[in-house]
Amino acid sequence: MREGARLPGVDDGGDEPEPIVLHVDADCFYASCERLREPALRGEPVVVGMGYEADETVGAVATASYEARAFGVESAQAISSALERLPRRADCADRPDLDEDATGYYRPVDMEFYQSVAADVRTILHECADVVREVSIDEAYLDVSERTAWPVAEGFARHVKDRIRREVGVTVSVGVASTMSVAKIASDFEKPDGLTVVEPAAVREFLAPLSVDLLYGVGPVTARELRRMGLETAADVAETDPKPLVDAFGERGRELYERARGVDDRRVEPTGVPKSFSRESAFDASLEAPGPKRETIRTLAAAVAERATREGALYRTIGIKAVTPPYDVHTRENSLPGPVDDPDLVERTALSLFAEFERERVRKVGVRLANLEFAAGEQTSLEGWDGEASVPVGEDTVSTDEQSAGRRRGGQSTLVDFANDEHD
DNA sequence: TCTGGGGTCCTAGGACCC
DNA sequence: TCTGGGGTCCTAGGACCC
Repeated sequence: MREGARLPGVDDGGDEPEPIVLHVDADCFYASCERLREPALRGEPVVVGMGYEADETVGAVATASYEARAFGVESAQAISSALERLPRRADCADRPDLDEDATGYYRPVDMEFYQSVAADVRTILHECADVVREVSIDEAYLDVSERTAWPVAEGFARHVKDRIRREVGVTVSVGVASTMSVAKIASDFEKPDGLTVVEPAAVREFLAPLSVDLLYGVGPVTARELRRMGLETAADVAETDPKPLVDAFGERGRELYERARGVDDRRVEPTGVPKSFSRESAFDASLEAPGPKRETIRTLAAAVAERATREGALYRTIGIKAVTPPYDVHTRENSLPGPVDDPDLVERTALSLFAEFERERVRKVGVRLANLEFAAGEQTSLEGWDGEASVPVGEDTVSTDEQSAGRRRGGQSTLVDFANDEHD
């Protein structure tokens, strides 16, 4: 029996060859970008912090180079903890006690620059594949079934890697498999600068020994629950009775079971239009006074509304988020009768939704726009290059939920005729 | 691990409709 | 008045991903 074979009975012309999917994942991308414009950082520990500014200790680690990870610096760590493990090179001058070899370089996130590097990488990816799905700034799936064949897929992947290294100057890790989920795991297998090919017949064997939390969609909560059920590895999940999984996790349980067996029928599809925009901001300390919080809400509301306008999006839902200690996330939202582009309304709605948290201690707030609808032809400005990942546009509006009413920029759209909800 | 800033998808209950 | 079965939308929260 062939592993990963398609279900029988799909009689559309006999044996469909297994797709060839690449998952391309840049290695510590932000740090690599910093090295690109500052070659002195090569080979040195580099930490890129968000919410971080030179000489400060606030913020969190966005990316740490492998040299920095060797000192125990990790993603999402507070910069203050990172500094304990790996002091700043820049501080060596006033601190003779520091061993220079045990220090590193800290840089603030510079998204604009990273976006420009990412655009160069994307250009190459689109030249190498028929379908590209960009998942994030540093990650993409490629369907290269029509460009190569299994026996030579490794060479093809190496070519993609080499082009990116030569033409952009960053390294990526690549996983090659017949499904997205296995390609994803494979790209992580030999990071950094890795290349792992899992041929269709080898999928089960490849997955078997992996710890369950390496499966996509398994986070701390699910992993703990799986362990409680006595399931430690992908093989354990693959060989168990799926019923208890479905009972415990619902549809996700079914999916988990299939992923663990290497079954994944999703095809690589181009990135679609965004479904929501949000902006959020944390306070240095939990804030009690309403004034500054309201001011922050106003700032975030303006920023997120500006983004929607810039990207040609109308929105029908306006929401806020308030995080109260210890870390309780509360959301409130309001849907409007029709899509709008109305920054003042965003501010008013956000403030009124936030009123209930105004006098509480709050450590973080956010404003969100959802139920987006894009006017056709205004897609081009989407973060520089997304026009490439074209989305089929049937009507003159592309919306996230297929409705086709009230498209109109610059004001409240009035009538919403919702006569129909076609589904796919 | 005490927690930054984006996102996605799923679930579950209630309102409302036929 | 009691009550079936089906559906959609809205809202809040949760898990997860990068």
